[in-house]
Amino acid sequence: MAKHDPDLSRVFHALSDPTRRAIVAALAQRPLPVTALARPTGLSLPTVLKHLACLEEAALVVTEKQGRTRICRLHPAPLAVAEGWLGAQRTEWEARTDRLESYALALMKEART
Amino acid sequence: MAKHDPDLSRVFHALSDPTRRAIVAALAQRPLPVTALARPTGLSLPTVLKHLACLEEAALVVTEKQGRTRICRLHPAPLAVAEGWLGAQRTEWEARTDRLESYALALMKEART
DNA sequence: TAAATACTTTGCCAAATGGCTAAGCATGAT
DNA sequence: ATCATGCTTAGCCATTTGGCAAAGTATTTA
Repeated sequence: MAKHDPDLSRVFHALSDPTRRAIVAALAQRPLPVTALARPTGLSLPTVLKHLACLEEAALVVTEKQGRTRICRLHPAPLAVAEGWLGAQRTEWEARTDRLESYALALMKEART
Repeated sequence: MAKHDPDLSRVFHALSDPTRRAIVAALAQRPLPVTALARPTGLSLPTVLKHLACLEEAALVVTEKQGRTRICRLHPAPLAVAEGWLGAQRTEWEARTDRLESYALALMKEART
């Protein structure tokens, strides 16, 4: 039952923090260097770097050093994976409610005879 | 920028643990009492109850006491909210790559004249 | 009424998380 | 060569997390 899926765990964990979600949202618009990401958060640079490391471990962000600045880009594939998992659960749930509904309809039809 | 969205934080955090995802997946099939959820995890009951509390705080699960057993059901709305957030980020990212592509195409066309 | 079942509460623990400051290193500008 | 910029590393701290065992409460069931 409990298939340990380290990827999903890392992605969901990365997205569970508002600072990291803000970083993802910013990088969805355009690549940015670390300092530009840090400024609007009001957090210290080392703190933001830790958040970035967390996002990189989840493969949500890739970075590349250019001279003395590090450019960060969004890597959207894990977003799609997470989205797929969520959709699958919703689909399962909806399939069950559909089965319940048709069962209820069948009962009503039978009661009418 | 960093709109602290406690709902999303709680939902993503709840889903960041494999045990809790397994619980969600099980409840997507059908409602279950606590012990039935605990059995396949191999974890102690108090531990599973803590996971359930976490899922309830995220509004992913609702429970109802029937006699001495507590029935747990999936509440799929937060799944849809999380899915929506993920989709929005992907959409933003795709919009940007589309803009880049048409810009590149325009450059190529101009170069040809 | 007594025993089994199904949680529930309490208290404990090690490890991870999210934050900081201070000090270091590498590169671009003067 | 010097200085400012932009990251990096190292260490510290309080809180949270995920796990457990033990003991309690509330409902069946016998």
